Amino acid sequence: MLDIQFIRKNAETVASKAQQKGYQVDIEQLLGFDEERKYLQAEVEDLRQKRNNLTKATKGQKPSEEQLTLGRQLRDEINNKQHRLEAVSKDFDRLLNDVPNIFADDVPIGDESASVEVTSYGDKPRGGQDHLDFMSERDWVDFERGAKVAGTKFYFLKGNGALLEEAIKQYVINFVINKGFTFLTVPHMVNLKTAVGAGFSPKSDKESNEYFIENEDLALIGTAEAPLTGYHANEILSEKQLPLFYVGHSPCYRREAGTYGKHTRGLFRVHQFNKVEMYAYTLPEQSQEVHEKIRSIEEEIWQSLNIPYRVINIASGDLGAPAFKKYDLEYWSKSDGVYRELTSCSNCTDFQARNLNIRVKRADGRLDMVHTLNGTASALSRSLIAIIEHYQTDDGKLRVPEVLRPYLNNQDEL
RNA sequence: GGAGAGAUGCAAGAGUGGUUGAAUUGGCUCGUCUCGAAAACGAGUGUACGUAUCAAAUACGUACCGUGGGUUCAAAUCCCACUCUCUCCGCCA
Repeated sequence: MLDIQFIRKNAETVASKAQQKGYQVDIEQLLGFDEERKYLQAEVEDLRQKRNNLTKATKGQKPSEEQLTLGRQLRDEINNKQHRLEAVSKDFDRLLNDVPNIFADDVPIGDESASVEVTSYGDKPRGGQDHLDFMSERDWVDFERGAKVAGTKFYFLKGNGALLEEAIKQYVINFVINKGFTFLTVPHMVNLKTAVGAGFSPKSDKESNEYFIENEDLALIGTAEAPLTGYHANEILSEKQLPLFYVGHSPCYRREAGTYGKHTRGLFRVHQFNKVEMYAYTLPEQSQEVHEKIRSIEEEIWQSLNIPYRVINIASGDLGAPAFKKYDLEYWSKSDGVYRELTSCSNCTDFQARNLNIRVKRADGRLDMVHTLNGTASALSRSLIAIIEHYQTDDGKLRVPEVLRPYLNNQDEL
């Protein structure tokens, strides 16, 4: 969430940025609730002060009948006002939580089509076999049996398909560790407070991409970003510790309901995939620099695998609620002749941190919200697609990218 | 899943209804002493919101002793539910 004090001072900016993100929020109504809440709170506090004074006056001795009567009167008044305060606070919180993060000045304004290419790498070759055909022919992937045991868009990776995924995973984890990130495995479920705090839709939201566990306060994670955000919840970090760099590996579970019209062939959009995710906690003044660093690590990874790509600066209308700025790295699909999303990195500034109360104590003793950032190192299923499209040989083999060979018994072909 | 014990500030740990935001010890910060350090001594050491006041510093008020509710004129303290931790039993990779 945003800081209410920030909203009070920048109401117009917040309202217009929310609109440009495509969110419907009534800032005026929010500020109205804010005023009412403050007024009621002052009244309640005033009554409590009276009650406390009365209590102090009675000290060790038994209160008089008059004091008891006054006390009862105060109790009832406090309860009464308190209930009204709670009702208003609830409305206030609901609206406040609906306000999305503002976005950076250099974010293009508009819908998806307004996103701007920042840089690109490699040529745009065409041809070769589609990843699903290539993998199915070699029995590297089995969607039919995936459907048999779970449902549509579930799959088994098999033999070299599974081994190749494992190799990419190992390579990428090591790559990121060498950049100074600490490797973590994470809980594959999080409680709703964590899920919502990280910016994932609440259970009540029918559009939610999350799987919820029946009768439990738990959701399957859609990304390791959720547990990595919650990792430092309710903590006060020291200035010296920051920035903190984590890399998590986990399966990602997504309902993907209503994704009609989106590219869903093969492994591109599935209900479960593995992902290596970078995550950073930074001082406020560091986050933009760290965002560029995370983006450059993503670029280095895909350059080292020699996959052609472009990086786009995502337009306002396509940013999620928590994101201040987001880059997507899109690989060039050799078989389809289009760019498709491969990784994504976002600077969420203090939006997630405020939800989960993650602060830093500065050298002068003041407290600030930290900034949080996330970036995909490798979504394994999509990484498989990119590599299979670009490393097919004319005689129907898969040439193993050089950097992956140490993780595949030094084979040069599969 | 069953039985029991517990959750208090940075940490350990006291506190079983009323000057308790909270004893004590340790840690940490600052100061005195010292050529310097140690020791000793002295002082300080939470967060949120609101008001004074536009901001900071400060002062005052309110809230916070796992979470949520309840009893009471008054709750860290009594009652209920939940969460988590530990021990034992069962089950289990």
